Formats: sequence, structure tokens, C-alpha cells
Amino acid sequence: MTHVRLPPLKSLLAFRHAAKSLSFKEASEHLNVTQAAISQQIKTLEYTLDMTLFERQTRQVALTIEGEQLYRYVEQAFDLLEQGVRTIVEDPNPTKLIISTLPSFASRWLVSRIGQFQAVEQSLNLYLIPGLQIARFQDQDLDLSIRFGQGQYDDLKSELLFEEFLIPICHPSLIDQSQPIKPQLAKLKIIEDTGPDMRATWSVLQQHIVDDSEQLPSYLKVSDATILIEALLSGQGISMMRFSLAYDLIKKGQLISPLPFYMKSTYHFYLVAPPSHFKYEKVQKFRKWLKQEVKEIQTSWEEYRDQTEGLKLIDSTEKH
Amino acid sequence: MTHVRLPPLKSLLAFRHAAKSLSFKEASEHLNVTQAAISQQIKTLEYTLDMTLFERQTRQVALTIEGEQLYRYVEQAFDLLEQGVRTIVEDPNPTKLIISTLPSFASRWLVSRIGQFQAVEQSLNLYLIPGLQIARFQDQDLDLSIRFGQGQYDDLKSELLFEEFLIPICHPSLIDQSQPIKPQLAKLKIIEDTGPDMRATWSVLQQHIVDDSEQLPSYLKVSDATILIEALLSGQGISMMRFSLAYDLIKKGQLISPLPFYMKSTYHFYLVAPPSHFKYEKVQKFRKWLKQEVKEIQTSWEEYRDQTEGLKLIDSTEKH
DNA sequence: GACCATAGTTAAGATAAACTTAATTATGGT
DNA sequence: ACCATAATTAAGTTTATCTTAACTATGGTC
Repeated sequence: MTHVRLPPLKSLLAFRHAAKSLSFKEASEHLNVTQAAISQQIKTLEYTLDMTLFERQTRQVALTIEGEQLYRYVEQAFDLLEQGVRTIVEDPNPTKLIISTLPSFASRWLVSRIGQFQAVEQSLNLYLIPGLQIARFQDQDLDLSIRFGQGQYDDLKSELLFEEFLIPICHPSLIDQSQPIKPQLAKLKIIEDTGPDMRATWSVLQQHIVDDSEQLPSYLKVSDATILIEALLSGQGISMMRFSLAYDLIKKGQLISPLPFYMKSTYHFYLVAPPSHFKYEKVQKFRKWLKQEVKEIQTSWEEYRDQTEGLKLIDSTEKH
Repeated sequence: MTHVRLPPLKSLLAFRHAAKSLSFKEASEHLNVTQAAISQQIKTLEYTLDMTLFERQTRQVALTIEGEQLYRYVEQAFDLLEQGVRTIVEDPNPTKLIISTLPSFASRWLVSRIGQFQAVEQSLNLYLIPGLQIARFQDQDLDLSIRFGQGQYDDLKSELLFEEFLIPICHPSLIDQSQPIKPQLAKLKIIEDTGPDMRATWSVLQQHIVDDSEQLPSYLKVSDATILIEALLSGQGISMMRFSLAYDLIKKGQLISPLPFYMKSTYHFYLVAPPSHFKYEKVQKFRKWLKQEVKEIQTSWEEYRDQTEGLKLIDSTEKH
């Protein structure tokens, strides 16, 4: 089919409104211009198409057959343009907030606090999608993701929630504080979280609990922090753990950190979404609330760091 | 749903082409502008929407999630605009010519000649739709109508094909030319065509064949000229007839005009169609051919008028 | 590793499109 | 007959859009 040259687009827009209301005056009001402008736009459109689109009657206009025909398409077309703009600019579902995050973060931290947010935002329905996989915004109805990573997600905007630190951790019953620590640790199993963020930490931990010459400790590997916590709580061994997951359990006395060192995590928690999602009112509200809540972790960390005697930072620069 | 203000339309068009080719350069070539123009249009679109639509990589661009999303709509929308323009500007079916006309004109005049046209335009398929009703261009697939009327069809363009005249007519066997005509006519039935164009003629015909004081002639009413011709050919009476239908039959000696008068028809044959249809090449060709063919009627009329002794024009000014 | 070619960006000025104003036409309603 | 309303038109102004030209960044080539 041969190519058709489109008439001036503004004249089509003027036509759309004029045809809709069958009045140049009304069209001009919709478009915030004078009716002379509409009259001229229609004229140029008719001239371009070499065709009469409006039958000029006195004080009113009517569509010709061709005008009628054209209008069907033009109306649809501009509706589509408006819809298209709407879908990227507007929140498609202002009453529904869908958040994906890690199961461990969801169960150990978020769900216990999110009730407060829901209480304040009663008209907002919250949906949590826990998942280890990185949820894709294209494929599903998803507003926001709380991701643990390095903050680089192409096409997505990400905002750091808090800095993560890693500390050694185990059940308090495994350590007799009145005795030297190191020999006790050497007997413990290392529970290894196989997550990529922890990769560099196990050798560091191992160095702290065994001498190089000695026999290597045994390992228990787990893939999810939720399972790791269960293992630790039941006293199965020692591990490195994200402070954000540990601090609450330490406060309650359920776990302790037997060694005074910490590492900077290469992974941190980020709020992640397509840039447009950050403009949604519901997302802004949640973000504000979440950052407020997250301060607790930060504060706890600062307290922990300041109050733990002899705490040292161990650098985990790993070469690839 | 709230109202969305559309971004500048040209920027959306630029976006359409840029997104289609993922190249501002190509887009600029499609739109016959420089690529700087595209760059600026995309910039204004992004600024208007407050959103990044293209990821600028080196020497190439890629759509962001939002750009991808927007593009789906924009492409569709402009396709619709193009389609809309096409449907009113372009011939939707250049190989098919659909003509509606009166059954009498079709069978008595057009079909016998149309073969010549078809022979010349072999790639064009002709469709004739005979019908007494006025075919509506909105409702059906119809290119052109040959209508018998007064040339006023709102929203449609009409072009006079030829002037129509009405003459008295009957079978030659009913008249003995060697005897006085009038007494012979008085005995004939009047076959009345009930068409609106003929309304004023019957009283005129009656006046010519009977004296006022005498008994009125009997009438046979028919609604279609095809039936009228059958009735006349079988010698059932006298009638008034459109010259365009009669002249061929007179030439062949199948009918004669027994009285030397004629009337101007208030109805004539017109080529009728929406103005846009007259731009179609197939319509132009057919029109040219038809006007050529129709000259024969005109010429025949002039010959008839000049060669018929004592032929008088009777005015049929009818009051409504 | 230097250099060229390519695609996109930016600023300034030129051109074209679109709009306003104001006068004008046409006609339905009072 | 007169007024009010809606559309048209011409002229001049404003705004949008485009071109030009200089610049940036980087992949490919020798």
C-alpha cells in the first residue's frame, strides 16, 4: 500500500474536537485558543486533504461523509495517544501497592512493621510478593521492589535504603563467655549462606575461628537467610549474617556475635522501580514511611558499633 | 479518569519514528528533517512527560521501559491516523468499480455498452447494482451512482450526464399513418409510469389524445420503465417516455412517437458520488467513457428534434 | 594507539506554523 | 428590524520548529 503523508497534526487535533462537538467554538474552548484558530486549522486540513470535511450551515457545522469517516479514525487515534501517555504518567491503580522483596526481608523485618503503614493508609491495599528471583516490571503488575544488590538495574531507578554490614553470629548457648572464645569456635560448624553477596566472607570467618595449620571446619550450606536463621536459632553452628537481620535477634538475646569484627557488605538494600513509579503518590508515601522505619536499623548499627569493645572492620577485597 | 494533556504532537510523531527504527538519524530521514530536529523533539517530549524515553548509548539509542510502553500506543495511534486519511483520500479498491443505477437504464442502455469499457479496462472488475432505491454510499461498498433526479443530493457531488426529454410513444401497429391520428389515439389506453418525474405529463398527454368533453381514457399504471417498455412493445397503449430510453427503439422501428410534441423532463441523469470518489482513477476513466457514450443520446435527440416536422415544446409547469 | 567515521547533543539564528485581534458575513431568534 | 451568535478572513505577532555548525563520545581501522 502506498505511503500516505499525514496532514498537520494540530489540524487533526482541531478536527477531532470540532467533529466531536460539531462546533468550532466549543472546540476552541477545549483547546484554549480562539475559534478563529480552529477555523483556520480546519481550513488547512481541508486544503491538505483537498476535501470538504464540514458542511458549513449557519451558526453551526456538520460533518460531510468524508468528515464522518475521518472522524472515526481520528477520535480513536487521539484516544490512544492519551491512553499511552496516561499509562506511563499516571498510576494505573492508585489503591493497590504491589511490592516484591526477598522472603527473608519480608518475613523477618517488613511484615511485622507494615501493619502500621496499612493502618495509616487504609484505602491502600498492600500486596507483598516475596521472591528470590528479581521480579520483572515488564512482565507483571508490580509497583516497587525492595532489592538486595548493588544498585545497578538497567532502566530502573534505585535508591539506597541503608548500608548493610556483616557480622559473625551464633547461638548464645554455644559460647561460654568465661572461657577463651577461640577454641570453642573452632569446634563449631560454619553455616554458609550461598548468596553471592556473602561469597567473600567465609574465608574471613574461617580465618578467625581456626588456625591455618589446623583442620578445616565443616560447612552446612543454605541458600536462604530464613533457613539460616532457623539453623542458627537451633544452635547448629556459626555464620556471617547481615546486620539488618541480626540486630533484632541480638537485642532479644536469641543470638550473639561471638567475635568483635564486621565487614562491609558489597550488597545493600535498594528501593527499585521504573523511574515513573517513583512519581506515584502511593509509592512516595510508602517510600517516606519505609525510610523512616529503616532508620532503626541504622541507629541500631551505630549503637552496636560504638558499644562493642574492640570491634574491627575487616576488608573483604576479593579479586575476581 | 482525569484528563491528560497531550504533549506536542510533532514530538510524538518524531518519537514514533525514532522508536520504530531505534535511530534518530533514520527517523530524521523518514520525516525529511535533520537529526538535530529529532533530537530536540525527543528532548521536548521527554521534558513534557518528565520522563526518559530513550537510553542514550553510544551511536545508538534504546527504549526505556516507559518508552517501550508509550511506543505501543503511539504506533497504533499514528497508524490509525494514516488509515483514516487513506480511507477518505485513497481508492480502497482500485480494481473494482461498483455502480448503482436504475434497472431500466442499466438493462436498456448501460449493459449493452459497458462491454466496450470493460474491454479497454481489463484489469477493472465492474459491478452493476440496479435498484429503484437510492443507494446509500455510507451503507455499502459503492463507488458511483447514475441517478435520475434533480441533481441535489446533500453531501454528494453530482454531475449532469445529459438533458432528458419526454415524448409520447406507442407501438407502430396501433396507428394507421394514412388516417387522421387523433381519433385513433382516443381509443388507446394510457400506460402511466408512476415515477415522480412523470407526474406532470399525463394530463398533458391526455389533453392531446382526447377532447375535454369526451370520456376519459383508461389508464394502466406501471412503476418501472422496464415494464413500461414491455407493455408498449406488446401494443398495450400509449405513454410518455424518456427520450433516452425511446430513441433506440424508434430507430429500430419498434416504437413510434405518434404526436409531434415533447416536454422537458424535470429529472435528468446525473453521475453522483461523494466528492472524494471522483478523484479515483477508475471513476475518472469510467466518467470519461460514459460522457463520450452519452453524447449519442444527445446527438440522437438533436437529430430527432430537427427532423420531426412540427415538433412543439409543451411546458409542464406544475404547481405544488 | 592514533585517527577517522558515525550518531547524538547543543546553542544560535532563521524559517514556518500557529495564534490573536479585529473587522466581516450570515442567519436564527426576539 | 435588530440583536446575538458562530463562522470566516486578513494582517500582524508570537511561538514552535528547523537548520546550521560546532561539539561529544565511541566503535572500527590501520
